[in-house]
Amino acid sequence: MRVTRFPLSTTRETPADAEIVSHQLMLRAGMIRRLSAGLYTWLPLGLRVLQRVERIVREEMDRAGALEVLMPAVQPAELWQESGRWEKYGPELLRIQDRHERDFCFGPTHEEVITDLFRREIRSYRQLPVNYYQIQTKFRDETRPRFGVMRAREFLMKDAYSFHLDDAGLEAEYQAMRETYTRIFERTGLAFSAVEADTGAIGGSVSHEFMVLADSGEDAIAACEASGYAANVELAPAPPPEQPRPAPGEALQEVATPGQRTIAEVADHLGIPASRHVKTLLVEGAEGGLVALLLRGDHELNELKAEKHPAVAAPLTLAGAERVEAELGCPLGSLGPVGLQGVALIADHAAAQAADFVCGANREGYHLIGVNWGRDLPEPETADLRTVEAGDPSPDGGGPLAIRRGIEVGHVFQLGKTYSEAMGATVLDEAGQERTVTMGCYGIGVSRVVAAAIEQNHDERGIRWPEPIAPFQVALVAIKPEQPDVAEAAEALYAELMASGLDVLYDDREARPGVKFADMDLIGIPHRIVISPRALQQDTVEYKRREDAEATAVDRSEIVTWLKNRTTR
RNA sequence: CGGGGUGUAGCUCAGUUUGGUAGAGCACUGCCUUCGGGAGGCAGGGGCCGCAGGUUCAAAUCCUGCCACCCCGACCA
Repeated sequence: MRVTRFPLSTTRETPADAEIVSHQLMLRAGMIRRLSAGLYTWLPLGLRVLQRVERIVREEMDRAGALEVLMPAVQPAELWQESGRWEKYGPELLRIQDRHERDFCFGPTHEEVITDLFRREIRSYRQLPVNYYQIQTKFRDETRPRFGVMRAREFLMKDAYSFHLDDAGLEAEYQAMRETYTRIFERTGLAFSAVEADTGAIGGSVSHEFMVLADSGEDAIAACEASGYAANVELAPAPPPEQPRPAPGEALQEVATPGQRTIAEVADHLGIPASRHVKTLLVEGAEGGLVALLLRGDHELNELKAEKHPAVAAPLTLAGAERVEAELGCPLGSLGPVGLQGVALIADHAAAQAADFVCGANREGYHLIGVNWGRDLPEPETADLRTVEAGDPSPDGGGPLAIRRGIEVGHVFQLGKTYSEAMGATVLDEAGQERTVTMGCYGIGVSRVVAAAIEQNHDERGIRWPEPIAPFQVALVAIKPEQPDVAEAAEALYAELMASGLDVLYDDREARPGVKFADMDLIGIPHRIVISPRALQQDTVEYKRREDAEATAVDRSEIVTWLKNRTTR
């Protein structure tokens, strides 16, 4: 491709509303343009990258035996009413009406459509297992789209759905998909990690997320280097400490803490570290009353764990200050488990381990110190309620956990029978009996992979594409192309490179060298060849990788072989 | 949805306080000089100042309403 036929539309200035580096660079490089909140046009340069990712995904899905389909983006409400999600999904579902005032939605996902397809097409266990996938535009009406295509409303997703007679079949396909995803992300050239994950509102039992590792990632991962354990911090268990609880050493005492509300303030005031405090969080209980969740002062409540506790109402709802004052007669900052009337207590394992601890006195302006379980108040019911932290022991006993940031680019689920039951997806088994099938589903955020790749691979000059997804492999820059000998040599080399199957962007503009170098660096092409009058005299050209500081002189006659030995696709 | 902010050239922004001929840099077009890391000069093109009302001799500027976008929070198969 010639730059004179491929408008680059790069900019030097960073658009004001782009916050993260991938968004900034995608705009500056001329990959995408915003049309409206969360809606982006992919320009030719950006689309090339998107299609590189798509190609890898498609090849690996095909290799794994999945079958590509293409389902409608717009879906009739009836299917969603059948699964129950028309009511449950909420405002993130874009609902639309046609001219007959029939209800439709723009698909945020396709479980309903695929399950409907399956029940119409597949009759017999002998046709199982089957795995259908598509690469489709989805729409989710996010309350706050941001970060460019990282969290857009409309985005490109690969979604796959598998159907099985039994759990063993599902399990096998699930493992096959995990391996396929691993191969896909290895092929993109990104550093990633597969982590245990929550199944969320989609239901199901087992799931893994594929995370591209990047400091700007919105998700936190708990990982143990020694054992290879990795999980979303939402999910990573914090088991009870192994050491026994220390014996009480202090007497219970009430102390004045006027105006002190937060743990930090009280800790500072009393000179007792936050780790020896127990904080009391009141949430709505499953039966309607209030439930007190007790955590060590330096620990953080894990909302997901809390709302899974049978005594706690889901979704987790913190009791408001007014309600607490009305029912318990003290402000939130003075709550404590001692003598708390009519409220069930659930203590995190670490909080239950505390001795001689500090807590609120249930009286404004006072705290208790030297508090001990079993002596000053009954032994509590315990549960895992906190979010793990760096340094916590790995749940598999493998050593300390580290916390890393990641961008979720893929998610695999064992869905089970949620949709097949609701929608009557059955096959006849060997005995001629009708059996409800069990399902898996497997997603990859294709457009998000592009943004994640940039988050992970950039420098002050621009993007540094991993070669497998780069828009071009080789940048060919002619310096002084207005000189006939340069133009001639450049044209000849361009033709030769194209003929050898390399994907080349030939900068044949009559621009200053600095402009061309800056553009090629910004758009991140992995290999660069420069043809100049100077080099031509030596019968050489210059070669440089995007990440190199210095160029190498290579004999003109050897450059194609040289490149062939250094490119990877 | 709550709180805060911004809408002026393709982009980044001045100008609004105190009403009086709509600006700069980048980008774009032409010419000249320059030519190995985003050059310089000269000359140009490009604006319903978000939209609709209102006040005024006169509105980018003041008033009212609406719309769009951004940030923080809540939310988030």
